[in-house]
Amino acid sequence: MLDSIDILKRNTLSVTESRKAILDLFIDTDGALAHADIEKNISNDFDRVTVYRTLQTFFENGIIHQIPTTDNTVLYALCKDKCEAGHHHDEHVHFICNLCDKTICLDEVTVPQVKLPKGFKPLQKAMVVKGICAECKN
Amino acid sequence: MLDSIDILKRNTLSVTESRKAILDLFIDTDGALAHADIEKNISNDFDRVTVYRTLQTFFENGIIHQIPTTDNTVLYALCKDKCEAGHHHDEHVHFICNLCDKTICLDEVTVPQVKLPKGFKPLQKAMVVKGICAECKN
DNA sequence: TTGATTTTGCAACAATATTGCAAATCATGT
DNA sequence: ACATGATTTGCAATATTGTTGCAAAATCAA
Repeated sequence: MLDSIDILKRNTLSVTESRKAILDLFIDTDGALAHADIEKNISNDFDRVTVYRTLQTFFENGIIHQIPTTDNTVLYALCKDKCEAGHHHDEHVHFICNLCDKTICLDEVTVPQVKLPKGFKPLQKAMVVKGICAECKN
Repeated sequence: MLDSIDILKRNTLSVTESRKAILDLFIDTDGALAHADIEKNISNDFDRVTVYRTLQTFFENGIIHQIPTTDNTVLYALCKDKCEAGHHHDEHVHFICNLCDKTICLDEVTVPQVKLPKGFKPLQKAMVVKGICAECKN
């Protein structure tokens, strides 16, 4: 079982109410979260600034990773245990459902290689697939 | 040669100063543009609102497409002639250079197929590669 | 428990995005 | 080329989103 306190300690981060609450929300959520989702879904009310700073701290420590979107929001999702601080292993495909609007990490599906034109040197890659998720397809 | 007036007429859009100017900027730019880039690079000063509305109109008419990013900006780039209104054919790879920070449409590189878990139905897909672009690699 | 360090919340601010409406511009038919 | 109707623009106001400095509070380590 994933435990928010464990995760924080493992990353030598202070264990605070806000960090526990936000991390628990990530653990309980199967999809990805935007800043707005967090503010809405947390019972205890934390300052906007705290949420921003907590997300940034989690990101810098490799606890969560970012997901590219075409609207102007940043989505975050929990990293699997392979992530290290500053060195994300999030090269899995992200799926956005057109119906329920959830963003799901397909951890088993890695982003494939592509052949780039001459001179382009790839360092990181991301892939987002939109469609109907397994839940909604019924 | 791409002509802004042609493009507008082909999409049954009124030919106005702002639309011509913004479309010309897209045509003259090899990379993708954010809203802020447009406001900075247009000599004639249009209202922010006009730029927003123009971008939305272009997007809805399939003249430009959006590029997913992990910062909270929306990038737009010209669609190639295959795009139709409401039905974008922008399934090519986008490259973001870590050095010059330009976003480039690799129109020749199509986003590869991936095998999704059971039940997931893909409809659109996008891929972003970060690294060093051909220009900067010298 | 105490003291040093980190984190939080507040306030102020900056940047970005949206809406309604009147004035200006554009397209169409004559 | 001109008048008319429809569309687009700019302004103002407002909403939303993100950032910074600093004092108070919470956390950690001894």
